[in-house]
Amino acid sequence: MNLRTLQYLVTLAELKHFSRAAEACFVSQPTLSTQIQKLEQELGVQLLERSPRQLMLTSIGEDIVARARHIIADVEAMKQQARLSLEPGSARIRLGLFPTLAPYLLPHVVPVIRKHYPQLSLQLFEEKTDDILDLLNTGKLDAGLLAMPIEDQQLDHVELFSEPFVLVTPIDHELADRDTVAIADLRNHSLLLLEEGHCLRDQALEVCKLGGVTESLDFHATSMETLRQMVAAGTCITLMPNMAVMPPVPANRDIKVIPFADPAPQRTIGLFWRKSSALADFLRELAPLFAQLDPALLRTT
Amino acid sequence: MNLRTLQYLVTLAELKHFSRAAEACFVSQPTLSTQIQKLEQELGVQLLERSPRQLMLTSIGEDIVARARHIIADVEAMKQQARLSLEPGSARIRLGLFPTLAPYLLPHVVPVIRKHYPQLSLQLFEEKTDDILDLLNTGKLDAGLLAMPIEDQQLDHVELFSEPFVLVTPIDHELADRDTVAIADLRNHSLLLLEEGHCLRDQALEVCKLGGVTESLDFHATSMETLRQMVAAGTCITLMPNMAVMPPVPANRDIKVIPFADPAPQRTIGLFWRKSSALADFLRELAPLFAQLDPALLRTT
DNA sequence: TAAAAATACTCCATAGGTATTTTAT
DNA sequence: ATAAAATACCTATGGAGTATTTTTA
Repeated sequence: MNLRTLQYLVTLAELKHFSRAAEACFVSQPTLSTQIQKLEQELGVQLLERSPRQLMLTSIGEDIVARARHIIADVEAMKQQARLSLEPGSARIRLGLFPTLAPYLLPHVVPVIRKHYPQLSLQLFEEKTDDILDLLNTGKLDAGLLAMPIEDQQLDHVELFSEPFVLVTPIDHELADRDTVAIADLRNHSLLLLEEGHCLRDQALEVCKLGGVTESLDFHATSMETLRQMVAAGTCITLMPNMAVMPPVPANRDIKVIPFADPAPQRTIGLFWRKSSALADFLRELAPLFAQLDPALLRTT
Repeated sequence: MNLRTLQYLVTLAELKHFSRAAEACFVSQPTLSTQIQKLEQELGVQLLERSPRQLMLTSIGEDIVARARHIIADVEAMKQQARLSLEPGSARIRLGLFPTLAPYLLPHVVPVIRKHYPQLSLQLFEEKTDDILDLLNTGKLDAGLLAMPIEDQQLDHVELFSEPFVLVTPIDHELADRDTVAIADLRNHSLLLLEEGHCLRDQALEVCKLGGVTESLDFHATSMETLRQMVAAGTCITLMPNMAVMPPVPANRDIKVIPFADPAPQRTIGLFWRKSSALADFLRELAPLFAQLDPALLRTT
């Protein structure tokens, strides 16, 4: 069975004439004849009724031709899809972002990417860091925005930007009227963190290790918005990445946001992809767009 | 472009390993390698991410493989139709049934089909609904008996029959001496269900949604016979399709079967096949035989 | 007898095989 | 060091060519 032979059959069914069909297929009449015969042998059925004056399809021949047309059309569609995928910037990128980054970064970078690559299909997946790494390595994601450093031999990356942390306190907290704080100021305050598995939790713990801060053991928030509400309602403080407290995130009057004095603790975001990814070159080219952020977003005031 | 090469690609996509795929295709590894490379050249796209430890499909590769599968299935259907035109009724039908239907329905319908089409080769596959749908769409099954409704553009179907559910309780259960029950009677009773993935579980949950019944969270049965034993041994109740409690299924003295008062909850079974299947016409003709059941089997008493 | 398809045969492009090298872990 | 894929190179199947014969309105 051979696609070319199916094309011969379809042409023959249209022209009802071996010689003219052969001409239309740019082969000799004997070539087309023998291939059609072999097809009939392989299928074990007679497709044509031959007579010198008139060529006719058998009943089963009609069915087979209809199927052959369909198959040929599908093959053409397949080639077409391959061609379309070559259009520059028409790639489909499945991008993973961790939950404490996605909703705050995306409003700033998606429009930029849209503008540069209008054809690009960007599929976004909000997952925890470890899940993103799994999905990357199993090929279910093409790229991930992750907090550095990441140790993974399979992956390549570029560094994008560093985002400072800010301190978030209830409005009536004893630190609430400070213009800036230092990590050492957090000592003996009770810190509210995200539940296990969020990398922001690990990042915050990393910072706090330096300051000897104790974690509030009673509550673990499951999302940054919950965390924000819990700080507003209670007596605990927390760390947040700067973008989570900047516009377009709506301000909350029950919390106070306080920048750290230099050098502020920060997290560094990178774009990661499999070294072997077909999109590797394109991703490296795309990466700077993720860092095209208003500098104000990365500056505390 | 060559159908054999498409088959190589599909096998490679399944096994994710050149050498093993080559073996499965009965060719040498270099042969398969070079053909895949030529295919990539012809299509002008990279289909695979190659690394010595893990082989992955690119995004466009996934799409092409899906199309290749479809094309190969259509070619097979074409060959099958040719065979079928020689002697209708001698077809080989690979039929999928879900596990809570197969053992109870088959004893009734297989003899009927045997009688009408002695030449027919009926290959039966007991799989969960979702797997049957996959196998249908990848051409590994020709038809499936499934609970309706099923939303699938690729598939055609005919409705066969509706089977009432019955309540099954331990012999000493407070509901055990009732002649009939209503769904509302189940409220506040603890219901034992099959594990996730069985469509009977979803059907039962659908029924229970109406009655505000709580599921027993401690145990999930893995088969209908286990379920039967667990009800007999414990205090939980469950729903079963009527045929699972009718002869030739042996009666169990430790359980009580109680019909629902009209209108009894029920599930509707249909026969499904690919619209493009060569067997489509024959299956439509065959379908009524699956519904030639003793009316007593579909009636609760 | 004339048009059209089938047959006979020759050729060569390419799928496929074996042996070997390259690659990445 | 090892497993896996790529490469090199040779073989042979089968698609395609030309020349010719067969068939039947």
